[in-house]
Amino acid sequence: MDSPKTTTTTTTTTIPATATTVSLSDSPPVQESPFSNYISNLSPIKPVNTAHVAHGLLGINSPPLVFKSPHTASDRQINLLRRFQYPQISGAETSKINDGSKKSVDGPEDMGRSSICLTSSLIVDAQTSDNVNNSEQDQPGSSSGCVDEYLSDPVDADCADSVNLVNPNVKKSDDALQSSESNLTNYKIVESDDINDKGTKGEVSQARPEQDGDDPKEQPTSENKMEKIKEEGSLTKQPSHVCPNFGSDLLVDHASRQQCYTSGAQVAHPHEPIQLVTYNGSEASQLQRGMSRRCLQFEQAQQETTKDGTYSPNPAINLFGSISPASSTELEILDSSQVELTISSLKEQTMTAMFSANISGKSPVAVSKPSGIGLHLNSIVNTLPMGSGASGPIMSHHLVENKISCSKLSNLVERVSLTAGDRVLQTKASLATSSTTSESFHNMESFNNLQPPEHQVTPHNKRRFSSEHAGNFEEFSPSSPKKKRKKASSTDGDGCKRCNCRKTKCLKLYCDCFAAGIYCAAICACQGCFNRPEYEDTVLETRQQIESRNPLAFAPRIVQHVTEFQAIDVEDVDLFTPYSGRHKTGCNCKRSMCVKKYCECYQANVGCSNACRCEGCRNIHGRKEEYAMTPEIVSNRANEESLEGMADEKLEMVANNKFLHAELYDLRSLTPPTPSFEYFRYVLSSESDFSMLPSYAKSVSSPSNSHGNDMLPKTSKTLDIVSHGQELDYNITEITGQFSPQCDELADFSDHTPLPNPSSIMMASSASSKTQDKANVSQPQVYPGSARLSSGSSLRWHSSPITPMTRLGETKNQSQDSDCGLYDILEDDTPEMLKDSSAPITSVKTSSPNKKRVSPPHSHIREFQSSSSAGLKSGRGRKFILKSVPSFPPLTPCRDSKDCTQQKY
DNA sequence: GAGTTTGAAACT
DNA sequence: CAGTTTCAAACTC
Repeated sequence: MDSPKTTTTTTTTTIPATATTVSLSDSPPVQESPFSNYISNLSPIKPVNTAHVAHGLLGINSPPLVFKSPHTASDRQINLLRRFQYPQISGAETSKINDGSKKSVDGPEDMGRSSICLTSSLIVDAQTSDNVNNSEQDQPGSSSGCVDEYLSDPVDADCADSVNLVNPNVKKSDDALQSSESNLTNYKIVESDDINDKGTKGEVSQARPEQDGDDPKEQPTSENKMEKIKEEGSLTKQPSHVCPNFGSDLLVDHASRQQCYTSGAQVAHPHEPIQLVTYNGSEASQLQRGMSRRCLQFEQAQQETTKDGTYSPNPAINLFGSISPASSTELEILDSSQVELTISSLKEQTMTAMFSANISGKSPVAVSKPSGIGLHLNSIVNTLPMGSGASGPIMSHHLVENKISCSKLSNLVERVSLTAGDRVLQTKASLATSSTTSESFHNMESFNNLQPPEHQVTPHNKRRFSSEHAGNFEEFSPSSPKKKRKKASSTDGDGCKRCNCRKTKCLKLYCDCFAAGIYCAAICACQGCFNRPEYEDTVLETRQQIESRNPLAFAPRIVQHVTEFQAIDVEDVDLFTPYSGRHKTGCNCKRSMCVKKYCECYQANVGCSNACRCEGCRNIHGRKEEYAMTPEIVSNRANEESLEGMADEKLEMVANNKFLHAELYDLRSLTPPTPSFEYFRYVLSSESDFSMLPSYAKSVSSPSNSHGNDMLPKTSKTLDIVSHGQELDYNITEITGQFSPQCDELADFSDHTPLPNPSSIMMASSASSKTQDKANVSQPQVYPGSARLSSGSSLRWHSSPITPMTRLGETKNQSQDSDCGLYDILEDDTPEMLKDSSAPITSVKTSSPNKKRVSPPHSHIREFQSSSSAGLKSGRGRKFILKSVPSFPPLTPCRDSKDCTQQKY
């Protein structure tokens, strides 16, 4: 990381060429893959983010990804930066950038040449006005630091608003561009804000040292970076804008990166907009900060996407990629935004206006949330089932601590809390918003509206899982989070995870932050913390070790049940109700009666399941005994509802494998950063997935099937997808038309990674990046026999990108239609699957057991399908839901996906 | 705020 | 794989 930082800092100019080349090299393969081609054909969207997809996939596994991502991210970031510069700036401009990254002022002038330049110039002016900050801004130049910052960024982001601001800027960049142009004063204000943020960052950075105590390096490094940046920083005013926050070391790094990105964006437009955004939404920035940790994973994905960024025409996209590291939220946003950016950059001004307003308002927050989702896959997972993703909330919490108002935070949290589905929605929303049109924004709003209930529904009190949300809302000021064990311990009121590790150096699963795949933040009161971007290598190594011992160590612990899906049908908050989720491994409570937070199940707001070995279980969310009953109940419901055979099958499956149900969410939760990607993929692939689901249903129908277990993983994916789809549907419905492009982008993402390596996706979902890799390799092995699973996953991926968008657009209104479409797709796709498992069941009428769930999923599915192919109907969608129930399969899923893809193709 | 309890994670 | 120890959070006072 260090080396990368130096390189980046020293040579923003030099890097570009290599970076561009790298990114190109990365992206091409993905795009070339049959999947990508297929997707590209399906959707106009360019396969910009193949890399993202991969990351996202990896990220799905999540936490691990975050850590892992950083490295890649750094490289990617560099690339992104380069791209950013290049793409944004014409060749001449790029030369200037290279030459005068130092000439930040000149650079801006050049930028001014382009229409965007106006905004950039404005920004520059603001920067100049903020000369004091310029030194800091120059640091941005420290974009070099960005590489290191990928990992650090998250942390920094948490601490520093600047980073978040930058990210938000990126997200909103499109909108911001115009707005920025219109609002020079705003820029100045923003800068002032940034300065403030810097100060805060500085504080944060200080706080870190305190926490780290043992980690003097961090500060020094950051400081060194800062100094370097400053030295070099004179070169780049553009960055300076972005970098004003650099004052704080870590934060600075992130900020610098972000700023750099932004600066690059300025060249293009994105920067300005971004800045504007950040400025407009200090809150958003804060939120982003919170997200930053998670962002690591997302960053990677984003970076990848940026690299892939075939569509990256917009510098903003590149920026995102570069920025992504800074903050998970940003990353999330970026993911969505990237796609959006590409489009939006084109649309930019009109969009910017929309965004500025929207962002300032609700959308920004919502956007930020999505990003948050990605990083803390684990937490998210937990939360997801619950109805709220811990990760998301956590991130939001951090943000809250930083500055965000409670209301805003609540909004963020809500979005986050939405869980995987929410994530999807958020991502969708973000995408939609980023997509450029006001419509997207509206969608976001709709999300927000929708989400709040969900949030309410999902109380998140789990340490890791999420619980923090509620508390987060309450406590925005994390003022002394570190010191306070209890508060800081699991999660701050903000929802961000905090730890007080003393002996483990935050490199063991004892550390909630580490377990969640996020870096410790300033908020943490840990001692001798190595779970920081500075120690990315160490973190990654440790993670790998842990994963080697337990591949699912970083996978979400809580998996949703079918019930969740049912709830989804209703679209009620119930979807997120904890009851639907289950702890993968269960608890071993002996004295807590599962009524205290000692119990992971209780903490996650999920009922105990057969997996639990608890004694005297009194879990209010569901007792072990009850859990066993649930299948029957479900089956009864299914009979009553007479949904399709799917429900019954699901029920059977459930009865057979209770775990499976819970595990479904794992994929979602896998990792916050990646999740968004995964979600996208899922969404996009939803159609295929649905098709897969039927197959699952079939297989499930014969739950006893030897593949039952295998199926589970796939099903879980499907379930996740469904949930995602639902969320997306909400957000996207309106946007669909616009989304289509977004969808394409999403598809691109998925294509990038998934298509070429569907397994990668699975891997990501599985949990750890390593696991992912393993899964990729092993997937065939794992599910060699079960073509269904693989096919299912592949299908998902294939269709997902495109369909999701459509779903979003159609979702609510057309939910039925979309469902139909899904069914169609499923049917189309399923044939093989059905053949494999049990064609008869194909008509999984989702609902049987849990009509509500079933229906919602259908709706989602419908949306997805509708988008791509008119939804066919709930029947299959329902099936999907049922199928999805199963478990994690994160590792396997990828394999499945590949297989599926192959089969399809 | 200090100390105790608790159960997961880590270790043997 | 089981038992023990370690750890940090949750909880109590």
